Amino acid sequence: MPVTDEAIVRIKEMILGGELAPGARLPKEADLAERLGLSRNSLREAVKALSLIRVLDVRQGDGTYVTSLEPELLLDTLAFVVDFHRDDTVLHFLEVRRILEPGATALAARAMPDAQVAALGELLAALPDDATLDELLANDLEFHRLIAVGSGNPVLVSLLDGISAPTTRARIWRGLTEEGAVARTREQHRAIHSALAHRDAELARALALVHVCGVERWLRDTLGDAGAALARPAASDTPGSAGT
Amino acid sequence: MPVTDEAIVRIKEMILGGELAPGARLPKEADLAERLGLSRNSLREAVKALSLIRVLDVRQGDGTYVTSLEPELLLDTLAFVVDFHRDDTVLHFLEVRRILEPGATALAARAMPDAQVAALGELLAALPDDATLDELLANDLEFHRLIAVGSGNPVLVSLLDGISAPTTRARIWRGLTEEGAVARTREQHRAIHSALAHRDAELARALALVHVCGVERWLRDTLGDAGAALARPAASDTPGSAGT
DNA sequence: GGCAAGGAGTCATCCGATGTATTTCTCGAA
DNA sequence: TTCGAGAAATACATCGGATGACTCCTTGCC
Repeated sequence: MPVTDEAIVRIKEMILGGELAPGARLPKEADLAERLGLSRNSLREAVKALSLIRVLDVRQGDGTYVTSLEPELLLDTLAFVVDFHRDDTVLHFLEVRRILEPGATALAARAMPDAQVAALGELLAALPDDATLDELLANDLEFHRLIAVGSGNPVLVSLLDGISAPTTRARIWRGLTEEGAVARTREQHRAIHSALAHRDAELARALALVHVCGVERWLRDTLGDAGAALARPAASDTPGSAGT
Repeated sequence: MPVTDEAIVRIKEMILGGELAPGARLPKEADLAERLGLSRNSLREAVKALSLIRVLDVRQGDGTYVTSLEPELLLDTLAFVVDFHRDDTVLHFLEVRRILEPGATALAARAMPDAQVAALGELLAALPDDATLDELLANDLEFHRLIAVGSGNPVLVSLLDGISAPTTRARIWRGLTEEGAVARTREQHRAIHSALAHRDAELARALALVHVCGVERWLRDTLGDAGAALARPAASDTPGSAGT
């Protein structure tokens, strides 16, 4: 194993072993390099890699620190990785969102504090009727993010945030090509908020499913058979799935 | 922005822009460094970072290549990141799994090819009655992974694989401390397999939920009130949740 | 045709030097 | 005493070059 990879493992172990607590400062490059038995250059490669995934935070002129390691930090990494996936996997991400979003919404119906539910309503009300596409997108993302936060589960927030990025582009297309989509989306948002306000978890779950499926259906139709086939290649030999 | 970070962005753009297709080979370090206008050392830091998240694949003596960028590669990265989270967030991961696992199982009930369902049954049958804890764990992980694969959604496979890692440890504890857990788990596995074989999606979904909740309930009880409070901090000001 | 030695190409690692940002300390003015 | 400018210390940022190790391909022998 290359010394750099070993350094990554060593640093990871130092963190998991408690030697380096979240927020702790690492020894300076020269010292840590000597301790791990490699050169500064190689150590820097390891630190850079751990820095990209938000495990370490390097500050020039100051020092290198362990981040808080909170689940929210998982977000940026996931989003970064997801960015690399091609458009032909959007349906797979959407399918996962179709599972997560209703679950998160149902949790929010039970756990979301009243103040946050109110804030959610204000967010919807703040959107002007003649909003631009960018405003619509931003409002939509924030709406779903608030619901995820309302679930009280930071891991859920991070995952949904991460996998929502690819579907965002899909929604951009939708806004550009389908006239009634904007009004329908706003209506669905209001309905979800209402269900949350009434603490109706089952209704909220169903509405969220309908909401996500709207995008999915549209996208599936748009991509055509090729897209549908891509969405579930493993099922190619399943009886009955070929008749589409 | 540091030159290294800029190099990461540039390389990312080269990939997203199609200049570097999946599997493509990058120019050699010296050339690429010159082209991006930085030193080899700095470039190597960027490459190392992208290598850690499985975007690039560096082979000594050969060259540096773009990986296939398939969703499966998201797996390793997610698992690596998840490793850094403390035990006090296990319940959050478990809660997400409680959402994803039933969804994946329901999908598998419809999409899983017959051959894979059969293989799933053989996996369960292959587990000896006097299996060691390690064997139980491996069999359990493989069981759930096969179901995820059966869903036909590689993104789902990766996510479930990634978030299952932390709960694995929890199941280890369970196996060590609770006598009846092993037999119960095997029984539940058989029931899930049966539901899949009968293509009963709703039953499969319910059984998966029961299965995951078994672990969750046990873990929640074990961790005690402290753990329960940690599981949903955002709800601390929700009426009724303070009565502990 | 098979195989092993040799050479070219490429990454791995190190060293030492210099540039730059941040923090801290010093010291004089108000 | 308080405060701010500037110097000093500290730590990361970046560079160029040198050497080693590994892979792959060519070449020539058997």
